[in-house]
Amino acid sequence: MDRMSRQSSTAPGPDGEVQGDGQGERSGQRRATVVDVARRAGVSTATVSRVMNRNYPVAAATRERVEAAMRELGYVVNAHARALAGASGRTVGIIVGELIDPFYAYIARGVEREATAGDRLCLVCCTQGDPQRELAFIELMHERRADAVVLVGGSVEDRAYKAELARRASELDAGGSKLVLCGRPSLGEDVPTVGVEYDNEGGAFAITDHLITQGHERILYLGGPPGLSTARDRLAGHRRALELRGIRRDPLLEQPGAFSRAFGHRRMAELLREGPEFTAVFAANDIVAAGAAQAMEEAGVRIPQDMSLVGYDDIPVAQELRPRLTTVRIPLEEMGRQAVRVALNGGDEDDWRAPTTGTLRLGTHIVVRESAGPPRGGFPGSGRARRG
Amino acid sequence: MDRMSRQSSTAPGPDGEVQGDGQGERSGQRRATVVDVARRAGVSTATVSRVMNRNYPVAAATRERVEAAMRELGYVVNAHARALAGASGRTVGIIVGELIDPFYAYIARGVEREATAGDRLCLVCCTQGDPQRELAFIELMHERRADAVVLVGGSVEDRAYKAELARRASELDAGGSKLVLCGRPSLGEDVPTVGVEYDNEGGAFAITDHLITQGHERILYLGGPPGLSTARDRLAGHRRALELRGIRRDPLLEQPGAFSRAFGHRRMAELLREGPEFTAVFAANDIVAAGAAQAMEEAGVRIPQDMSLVGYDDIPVAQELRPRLTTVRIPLEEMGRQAVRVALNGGDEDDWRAPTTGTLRLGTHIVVRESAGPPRGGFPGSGRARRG
DNA sequence: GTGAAAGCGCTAACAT
DNA sequence: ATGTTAGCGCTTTCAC
Repeated sequence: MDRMSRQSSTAPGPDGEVQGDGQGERSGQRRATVVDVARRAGVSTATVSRVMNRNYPVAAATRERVEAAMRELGYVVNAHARALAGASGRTVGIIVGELIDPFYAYIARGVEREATAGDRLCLVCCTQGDPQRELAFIELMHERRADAVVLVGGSVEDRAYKAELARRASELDAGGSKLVLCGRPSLGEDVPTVGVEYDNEGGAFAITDHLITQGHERILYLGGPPGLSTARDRLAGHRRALELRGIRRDPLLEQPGAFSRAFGHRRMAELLREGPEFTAVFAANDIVAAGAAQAMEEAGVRIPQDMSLVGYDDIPVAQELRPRLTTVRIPLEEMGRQAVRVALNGGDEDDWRAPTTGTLRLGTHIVVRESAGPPRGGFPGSGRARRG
Repeated sequence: MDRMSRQSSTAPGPDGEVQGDGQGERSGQRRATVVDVARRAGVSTATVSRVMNRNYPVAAATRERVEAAMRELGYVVNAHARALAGASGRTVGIIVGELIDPFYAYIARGVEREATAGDRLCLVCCTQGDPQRELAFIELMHERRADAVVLVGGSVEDRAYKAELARRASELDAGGSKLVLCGRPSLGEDVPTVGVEYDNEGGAFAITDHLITQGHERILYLGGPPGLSTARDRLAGHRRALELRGIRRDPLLEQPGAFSRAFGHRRMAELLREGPEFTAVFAANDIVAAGAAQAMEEAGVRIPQDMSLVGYDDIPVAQELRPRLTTVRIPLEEMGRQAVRVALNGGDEDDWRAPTTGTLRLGTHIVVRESAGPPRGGFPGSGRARRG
């Protein structure tokens, strides 16, 4: 059998059987590789590599030939081979709860933009609120050697879970990647992560204080899963404001729950019908506020005349509601940007005081619109006032 | 020099210099590899591989040892090496205009879910409306050998651009990947892409017809970049409905523009002040409708008493507006799901009638809410009625 | 059931 | 300025 006339390695296709393409010169299906390009341009593979990476001098004429060859062959470099050979995979991972939730979407946008700016691609996945999935995704991104893995949003306050997370963080760190905690608390000083937070507690404090300043004393706190760090901190800020002003906390006025519109709507409706008295509502986020607003609308409770309503996050819906929602603004997109910036500088550049465990804290501030005002004398009380 | 006593290949680190870790047994920093695991478990690398992939019989005892070794070493497989060695990269790419736009976000969610269901990770990037960026991203995903690249949303109607796109599609196809056109027209029968569309023209036709049925004759078409396929089709449907009912088209009533809230707001305000007469507005999408609604609110024009308003897409804001927006519903998430399903089955499974160039067309339907009703006698006309 | 060895496509020394 | 070559870490025949 003559093997000289064949190309160096006409390996059979993945099927294990050679295709009907007898022994033609043009390899029917195989992708072009550096070797092919090199041969065609009459140079070595090293030169081809140098042309692609423009990190080394190459004669203009040679470069032309190589580029022509690449074009003619429809050559597309294999990122896997490249990554394997040493270069970074140029990837950052981002793990969010839910892509269609503006809170996550804005942060994701920041991450994506900063990644793109740094010439990297973005791996995105959604946990749908499942911590197990979160862990699994971190592993997957580690396998792909992502330069950084950004974990977004509140986390469950589970002991074992946090330990596992810490383990993963260390593994990542050992491999030169960073786990970024974006909008969630640190795992401890000894765990090699980097953090980008915003002042959850402070924002909540500020907005409750705003309500109090208007004259409200009976403020309903609505929504936010008690197990979630984000919700916990918001509630804490709320309580602190109450305390500071010497207003007694009423357990009946603390109604945690899901971060969902449905919850806001349902619970608000119930409370309006048979709950305690209150003159203002602090929804744990804008989504919950939207649900609550609808319940009030349906019950004929006017905002802000009969009831004040405020939210948290300042996502677009806050401006779409009528009246527009007074809420707490978080620099969402900026957080995403900083997340990758902080992760990449802490390991990519020279070790200028490499802050293995730094935490960047961004500020929040309240945005006053029209959904909150002073309480009026007449509280609608129970019953579906003005309804039906 | 003795080379026998050393480990098979103690290559210097990426720095080019060996670390201070003289010749100890435990490699200080290097990541564990199959070789390490194999040595530790006293087996060959082949066995380690078989244990990981569970695609081949391995003695229970051996498997235990290997798994223990992996655990002890904190071994994490290298996806790049794996992909290079033949396996698929287990990745699908998705290219959208803007992550925070619900239209894209919902589709992205579908893609992500389906990808995850198929044990794949999702590369996401945003073009921010720039076709060049789109092309660049396709290339990047090709480099990473994504199993499928989903291109989402309307495309510009540029000749050269489409040709370039076709070229990329062919390259991808040659490599066994598929380019999926999600919500945009085919590139031609000869271009190897797969498509998932929805009936843009039909939805527009239906909703304009709905307006006409209510008694409207002077309907303003607002927004939608004329260069975008999506917008073009919607306008076409609108015109067809008019025609069918024998209503003469008035160029002044066709006001294309950006797909943005700002455009909807600004142009609507202008038109209300000094435009032609009309009794209903068909906004090219819900975002534009939201802007238009605000302009009407500011001008004291009541919906639907003074003016009817309808949109397109049925994204969440449609239900947040007051009155709620009558609009056209698109199966956004489903489109995303089908996009990856269709792409992966067309090349991954057995060639059961492999539809290299199929196009799946999903239906749309109008959702009637409260923003459209019969026209009233009194048209507000020019001037900022009831304002100031 | 397990091992040996040949690549996958690319980069980065080290020569020339 | 350009060529040679040795891997990067894994999968996968082909032997045993």
